[in-house]
Amino acid sequence: MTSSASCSTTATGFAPHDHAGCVQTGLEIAQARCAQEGLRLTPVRRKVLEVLLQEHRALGAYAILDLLRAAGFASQPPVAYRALEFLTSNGFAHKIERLNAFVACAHPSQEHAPTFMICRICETVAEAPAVLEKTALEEIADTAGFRIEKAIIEAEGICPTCAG
Amino acid sequence: MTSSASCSTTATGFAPHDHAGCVQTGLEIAQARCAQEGLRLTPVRRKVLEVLLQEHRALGAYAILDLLRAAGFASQPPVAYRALEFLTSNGFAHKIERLNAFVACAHPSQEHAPTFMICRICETVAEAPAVLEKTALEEIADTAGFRIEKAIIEAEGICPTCAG
DNA sequence: GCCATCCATGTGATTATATAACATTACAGC
DNA sequence: GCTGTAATGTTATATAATCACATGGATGGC
Repeated sequence: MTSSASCSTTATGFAPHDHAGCVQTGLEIAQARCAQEGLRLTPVRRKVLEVLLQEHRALGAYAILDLLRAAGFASQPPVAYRALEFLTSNGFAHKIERLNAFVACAHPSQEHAPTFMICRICETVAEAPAVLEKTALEEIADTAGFRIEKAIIEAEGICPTCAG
Repeated sequence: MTSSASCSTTATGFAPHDHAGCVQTGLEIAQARCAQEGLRLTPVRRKVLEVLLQEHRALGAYAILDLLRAAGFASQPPVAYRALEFLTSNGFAHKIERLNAFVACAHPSQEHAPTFMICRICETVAEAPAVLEKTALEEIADTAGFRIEKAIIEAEGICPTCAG
């Protein structure tokens, strides 16, 4: 639940890492990209990204809303959904369809079709670093004459921590 | 909207096909497999599968509920959700997480991690016949020490009909 | 500076999706 | 027929997401 507890995992895998650092750098990368592309990382948007980086797992919109409220922001659903819309459409966060929840993007700098691994025990979500399937998937699509614009790949199972 | 309109596409691709036949055979396959495995294809479950085969696209639970009501069945949400739970957990139907909707399975006889192609214009959903990505996906999972139990692959884009 | 415009936010209400909880009924095995 | 289990009926509620409309705040032209 707390950020320190979730520090035992990383969004790019299930290994320990320096969490305080990744929140910090995550925000910095976002800030830099927004400045560069003329996007506005407003206080609410920044705060939502911060809590996603902080918590380091998939958060529902209403959980985010609670955290916003606690931080003194407005707390009606559209507030969270708008910020999430901004973050997801610009690649700073992703929606996990399977959970109706959101995570900070682990590779905000590169264009990618993310692959997620969701532990059904601890609900930790890891974002795979590579996009290996894309070719195979596109082969199928080509055969069918289908043009892929966005692909969702979500694997559910058991993470190393819960398995051990 | 009507079943005849959706007949122009097929769940295993986007090509025309004999729709009346595929509803018929879909029901028969389900019936046979249930008899074989001791599963009970009760009237409600059968009806839900029938409307999914009939409509031949992703249907929301409440749309299914409307069709159940029209057919003289009970129409409270749990009725539909229970039938869908039965159908999905036994591989007769799939949930499209991206749409919060359900489709009849196009390959009910074989175990498979389905791959879907969703047209964002006409909302037609095609189920890819192959599972080519599984190896690549499992490679990633193995590297992370993650054990996959279920994988969701949903591609969104433009179908051949809408592109042409 | 001032206005016009656009984008973002505030807020209340509503819609859509899904499940909890508990009573009742059908059905298979003995 | 009795009994345990699975399936259904029904009410209420939880959870997720959007609509609609008012307000505020930055930016650019003049």
